[in-house]
Amino acid sequence: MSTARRGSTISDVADRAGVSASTVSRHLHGDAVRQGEAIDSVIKILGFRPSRAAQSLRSGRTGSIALVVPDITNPFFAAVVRGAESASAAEGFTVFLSNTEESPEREAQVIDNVLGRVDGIILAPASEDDQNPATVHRAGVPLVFIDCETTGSPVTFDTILVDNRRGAREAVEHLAALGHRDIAIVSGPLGSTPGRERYEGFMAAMDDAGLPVPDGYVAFGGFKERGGHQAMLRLLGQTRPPTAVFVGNNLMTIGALHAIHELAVPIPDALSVVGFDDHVFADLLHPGLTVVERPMEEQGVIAMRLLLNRIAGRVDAQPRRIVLDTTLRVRGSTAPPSPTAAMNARATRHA
Amino acid sequence: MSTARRGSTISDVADRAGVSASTVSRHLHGDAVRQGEAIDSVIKILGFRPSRAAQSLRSGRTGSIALVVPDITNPFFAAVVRGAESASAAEGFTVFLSNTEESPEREAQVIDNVLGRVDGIILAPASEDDQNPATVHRAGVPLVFIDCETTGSPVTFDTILVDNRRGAREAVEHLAALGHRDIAIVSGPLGSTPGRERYEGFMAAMDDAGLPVPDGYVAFGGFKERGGHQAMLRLLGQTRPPTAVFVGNNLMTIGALHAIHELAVPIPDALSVVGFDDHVFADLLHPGLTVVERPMEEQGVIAMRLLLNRIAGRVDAQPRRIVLDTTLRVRGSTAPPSPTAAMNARATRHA
DNA sequence: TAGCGTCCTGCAATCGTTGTCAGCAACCGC
DNA sequence: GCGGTTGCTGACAACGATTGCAGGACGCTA
Repeated sequence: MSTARRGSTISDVADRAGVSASTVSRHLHGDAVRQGEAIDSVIKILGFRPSRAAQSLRSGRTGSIALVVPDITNPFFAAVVRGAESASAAEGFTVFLSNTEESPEREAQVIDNVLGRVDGIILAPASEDDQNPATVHRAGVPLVFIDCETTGSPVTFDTILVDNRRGAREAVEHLAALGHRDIAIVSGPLGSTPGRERYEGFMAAMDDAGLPVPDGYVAFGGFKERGGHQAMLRLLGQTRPPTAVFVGNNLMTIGALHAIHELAVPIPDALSVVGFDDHVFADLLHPGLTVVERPMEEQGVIAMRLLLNRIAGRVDAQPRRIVLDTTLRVRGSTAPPSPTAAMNARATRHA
Repeated sequence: MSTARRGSTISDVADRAGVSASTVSRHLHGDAVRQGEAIDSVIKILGFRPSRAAQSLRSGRTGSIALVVPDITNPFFAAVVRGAESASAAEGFTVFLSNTEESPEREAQVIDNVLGRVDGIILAPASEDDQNPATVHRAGVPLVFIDCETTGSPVTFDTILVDNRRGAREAVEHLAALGHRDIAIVSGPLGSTPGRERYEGFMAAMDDAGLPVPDGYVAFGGFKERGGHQAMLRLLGQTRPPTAVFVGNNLMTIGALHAIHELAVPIPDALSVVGFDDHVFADLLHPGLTVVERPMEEQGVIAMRLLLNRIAGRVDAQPRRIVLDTTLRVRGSTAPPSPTAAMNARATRHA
């Protein structure tokens, strides 16, 4: 028993058109051929469609790109995908999206599966471990990093990210300027680039502002809604809860808001909130959500361009590292701490 | 000049392990082989990885599934993807996601590109035109519909959807029970199954309730935020604006809420709102959003099961059509019309 | 008419794997 | 000791396309 393929082959077409397979192949690729129309009509009659497998086996090209992201649910990645797709469409490449669920193991599986099916990979790694990128490199497939980097890698790849440290710093400075002194953070995992960098930016800015960060003011969530929810409950459960909080990504912010909602803590009266990444809902909330925003589709576009250049070999060996800027978008969820909250804080501090 | 492949082939491995290529192949597929460990170590040394292209050319299988959706930004589809992925992981299939941007032409491109790279396709069609499904069918690739159907198709496929008409009806009945008589709809395009069915369900329910639907109370958006925004502006621009509105999908609801926000129309005092599809933000809004909700991940799971059964030939030829139920989730965005609004309406009607 | 370039063509050799088939050894039961 | 299993093996022919090469047909110039 053999393959399940129904369709006809290029030689079927050739036979019926009275030419050789080579001629059909060339015609399909746009070369001038005398029997062009005849071939076309036979193709139509037979419903011929070239076997992708055979094509890529022979030519070594596939015409597609894999975009591997940790969480497809995250609107940030959805936007990146849109950008990448639009940038690839022009050159006739198709984008396949794969989800790793933030797990390096799933990422390994996905990459294993994707290698050999695509001409290049855009990867938003789930961790800073460089195992998986190394696999890709060994297979000789061009790779571009997005949003994350890996450490200690012997080779580096083209990378596109944002200035996470500065984004976090801006959030802190904004809150400090409003008069907050008790500022907490809901941080992503330190094993990932955005998690770590935003955490470090937060800490450095707090330090520079002369504000201490007690252990109880640091809570980790897993970049997902649920983690943000739990982290925020922990922060608000403190004997002296913070008057402001910086949340390290959009999904965690949603979870955090749910927690705040449940405990009926008024925003911004009792608590100011700054999220990371803008969201279509951010200004529908009441009050609107202050966020650190960053280019999203643009990252996808740039990543794809870098990758296509690599694939075409149009680029010098030197890998590039592109860092984009963040912007603070102030809405109603941040305000000066209320007098009572401030007094509370002072009292406790002097106790 | 030939292919860019760096890696080694199965015969390289065979040579260095002192066996034949067949033996290596068998070992890779789990058959008992005497030199197993030797082969393994050679594979490791050479970094051998079988060529997917050659494998699928030879075996006619690819081990992957395409999931083709009109809009990856829509959280509904993100959830479907998650469901499908989890259902496929068990059987060792990988899912590729492709975006058609609600355009039948892009859909045709995507399908063209995907055919021959996957063992099966789950398709949420962008329109009810059956051109693209027919292409898939002609190629002999199993296909499962999700969320939509196509009309007039000579063959039917396994299909999984929700009872859109009943969902819309429940929304109308809820609003009518609250006392609303002036109910408008922001509808998706009638060329798509969910757009059409929700529209029809709305109309039928209004008719049954004896409520007229003037032309001005029907506004179409393109299933996207922008369309919902514009449609809602149109509705609210009426001389006698509706006291309640049913919005036919989640992204349009976001746009509609933005419009309502801009015009500073109070919800639910001046306008009750029912959306379609629940959303993580729905209960963070103030007031919370009343929605028609439906199973999401579950649809992905079921679709994938149906497809895998087809692929394995484990199923009778008869295609199945599975219809899931919707549920009305009432939150604060719906309330009885305010006395003034009601009076207004009565006055106008008797004028 | 010979000589040369251009254009188009078919042949045949791949690309890397899998599956069929025959073959060889070892082992079983009688 | 002999036929009949097993258990493993290698040779070889696909799978369906692409592509280097050689060559035929044709037109042009000298």
